[in-house]
Amino acid sequence: MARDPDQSASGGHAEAHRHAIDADAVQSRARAYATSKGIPFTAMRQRVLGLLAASGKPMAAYEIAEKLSDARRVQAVQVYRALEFLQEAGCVHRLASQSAYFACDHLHGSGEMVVFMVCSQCGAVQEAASDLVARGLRGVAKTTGFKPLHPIIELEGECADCTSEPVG
Amino acid sequence: MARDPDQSASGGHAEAHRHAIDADAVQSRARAYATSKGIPFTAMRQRVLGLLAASGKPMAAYEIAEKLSDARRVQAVQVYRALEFLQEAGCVHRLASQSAYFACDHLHGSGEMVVFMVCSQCGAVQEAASDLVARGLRGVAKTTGFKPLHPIIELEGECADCTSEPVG
DNA sequence: CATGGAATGTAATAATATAACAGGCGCCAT
DNA sequence: ATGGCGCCTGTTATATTATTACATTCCATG
Repeated sequence: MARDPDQSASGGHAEAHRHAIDADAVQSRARAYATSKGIPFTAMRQRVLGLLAASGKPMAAYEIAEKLSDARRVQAVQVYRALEFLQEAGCVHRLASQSAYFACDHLHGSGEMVVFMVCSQCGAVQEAASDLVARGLRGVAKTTGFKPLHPIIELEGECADCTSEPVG
Repeated sequence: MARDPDQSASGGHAEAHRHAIDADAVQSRARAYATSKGIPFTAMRQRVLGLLAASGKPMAAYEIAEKLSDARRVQAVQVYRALEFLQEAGCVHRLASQSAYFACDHLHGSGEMVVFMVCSQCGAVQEAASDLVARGLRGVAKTTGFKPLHPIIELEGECADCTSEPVG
């Protein structure tokens, strides 16, 4: 699949926002995780991760299955299995607000609290770790005696590109 | 939900996890919203809100439909329609991490960033607004030029009661 | 009373996710 | 090498969550 952002001058800017990630890096990370666990980085896992990395945007599981299907149809359940592995490996995250999955080419420390900023216009996702946010969250948790195990922090909104170049 | 942090963490918590909310208050708020919009606070809307308020915990839409069904079966779509109204009214929130809905008996300022703390054990939800979190989030957004419109901040973990009294 | 907008009731379907199970492939201990 | 064991795959089925479509009913208002 063409990874070229469609730069066509005037019309859609939507495809210009592809922040294709470093596919090699993320594949390496997945491979390393697999090795460390003594489990295989199988063809299906590579295909799913490769597609997500190339896309650079969140994709629904069924959309992934669709794109990976050729003569043989790839069933959603196979995609979910691959995604499970990839999420454990820290190479893919799930966006709860969209029920969609995207590749992430950098490692997160355990216990780190990462903010996902999802553009409603173009769908692009940016990640940022904020110490202030983390401290704030641990603070509110502490005052109520709550023990946070899995934070979900997603901002839906408009990215810089889409703000400056409104749709229409 | 957001009860005052309970100082006496030591008591029996048997049914103590039901943080039933102030049903009257939340119904009043819904009614006021309806009036302000010139739309009716219909029986179905009252029934859905009443059930959620009484439950004090997140419920799935189909679970609500189930509980509301008597001689006449309440269909999920009717519940979704009521939930749509109730969310607009600010009386019900959706938990993205659970695809579940819960009643909230206090008003949130617009632009406020509320943290939902969801206990994996007992399902109870506590809400807390944190200025530190809000500043942190606005900070990371600003550095990337992102304009946050709808924040989703959910902490999955263990509430104080369940931490002190593990399931058994 | 007529009428138009909103809510309801009902059926169908889309979209997301998991369960269950037979078979294959690789590893490695015997 | 070979037989067993664990993991992965392929396939079917089903559960769960959510929306679309449309005819009907309700009701405020002209």
